[in-house]
Amino acid sequence: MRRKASPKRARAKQKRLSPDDRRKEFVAKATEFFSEEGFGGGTRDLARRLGVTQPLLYRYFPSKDDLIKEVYRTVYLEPLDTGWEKLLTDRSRPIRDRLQEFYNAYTNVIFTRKWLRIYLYSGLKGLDINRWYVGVVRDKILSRIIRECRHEAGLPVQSKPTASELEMAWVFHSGIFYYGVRKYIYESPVLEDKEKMISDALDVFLAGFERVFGGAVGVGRAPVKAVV
Amino acid sequence: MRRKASPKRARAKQKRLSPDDRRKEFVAKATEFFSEEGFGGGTRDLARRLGVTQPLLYRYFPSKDDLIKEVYRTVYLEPLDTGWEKLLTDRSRPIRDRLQEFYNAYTNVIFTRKWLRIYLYSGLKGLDINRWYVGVVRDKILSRIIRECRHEAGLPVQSKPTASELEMAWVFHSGIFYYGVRKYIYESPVLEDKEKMISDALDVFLAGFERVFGGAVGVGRAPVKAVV
DNA sequence: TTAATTAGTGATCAGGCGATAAACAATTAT
DNA sequence: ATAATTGTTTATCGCCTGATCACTAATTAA
Repeated sequence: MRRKASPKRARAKQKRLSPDDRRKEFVAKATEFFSEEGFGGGTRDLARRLGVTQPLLYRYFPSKDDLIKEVYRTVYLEPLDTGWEKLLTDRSRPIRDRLQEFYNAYTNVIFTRKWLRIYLYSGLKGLDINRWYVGVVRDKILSRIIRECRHEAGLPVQSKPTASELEMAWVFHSGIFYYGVRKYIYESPVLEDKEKMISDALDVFLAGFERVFGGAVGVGRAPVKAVV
Repeated sequence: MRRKASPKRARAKQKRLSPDDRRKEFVAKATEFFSEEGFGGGTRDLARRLGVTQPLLYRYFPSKDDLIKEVYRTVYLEPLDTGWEKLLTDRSRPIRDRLQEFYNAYTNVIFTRKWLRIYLYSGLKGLDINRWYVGVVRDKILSRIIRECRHEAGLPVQSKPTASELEMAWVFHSGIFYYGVRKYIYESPVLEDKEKMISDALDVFLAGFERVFGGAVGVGRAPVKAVV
């Protein structure tokens, strides 16, 4: 103890973490690092940010690529399994409320510089996990939204949405998604009030779904409140 | 000639291009290369694809970074200056027709794997040219679309669109843009008929603009034709 | 206290990178 | 034909990269 009091080295800042926790700490900081530098970032720079030497990384991960894979896995799994499917399909509540609440929560999770950058990098790489995630969005989110819209409109709730319906849902979803890209990646000025943006996008989408597909979704609900 | 007939080397495939054309050829192929490999791609691989040796690149460009800058410049300037401003503001035609034609043309230019990838890479790098382009889209496209919508709706065409209006236009525009990302970058299945997608997106946007901002845009125009 | 195990470091390797210099080959000017 | 100029290649440099190995320091087990 008294030996450590000497200013020889500023070590022993914190007690050793359990191997598993240390590993997770590495992955977390590596995620931040790669999200900024891209996956071409060097292991030495990464190690410096972790406050350790570079070879130590190879005690925890067999290779840089394995580390990267773990980064992907944690990032992609982070925003999932949060009971959104139940939220979306809870027909005791108005569909517009459900959608507003869902997109508020969903964008709270994915609208970070870290998440969006990792997502776009993996998309550019054409990684399987990216395709998997796109499939999840389509099947777990957009398809259910369409089904709820059809139910709301009194249309037959068939098993699969049509290609046109799905495309319209994608355009809607992407419009919201890209708000995050503009704000956190392009760092371009956006409408400050995110929930207002979602609200307007919902009004447009529900009105459009009603008009194009002939239903009556959101009638008497979509607020025509004056803006500004 | 007869000398070249010997199988010594398969050179002399083509007469020498003018220095300027050769340079342009290099930039064009470098664009393809970097769009696939990312800007971390090596100069040796690039040279191999060009059919020359690596040092030759440095006779045409002072550094790899200068070459990359030229790639950006050509890619970003490629889709511009095509008389779209006139098209958008030609009030002798219905606004919906103008918007459909504009987005047909615009997406014909930017919906290539090459363009979209370079665009996203530069966005992730936070390059000035990317911010500049975002500004161009906002000022030359979205602001004018809003002005035309306001005029169509009988609303006062004030100088600047409100933040809410602009955001709504961005959400609309981004929804269309991301169709290209899903198709050409994620290589995810999309609605085959691009113009149908644009048509539906327009119906939704115009109906939404009408509803949220209280005008009468597109009334009697938006086709309520049954979809599939 | 001592032995065994785990965490972390310093030195180093082979390979790839961007970039340069000198030599060679082809074209153009005289 | 000869000289000057431009286009292209071969060889190489210094640097950085991911990865490995042998070693030291810290923790845990006996």
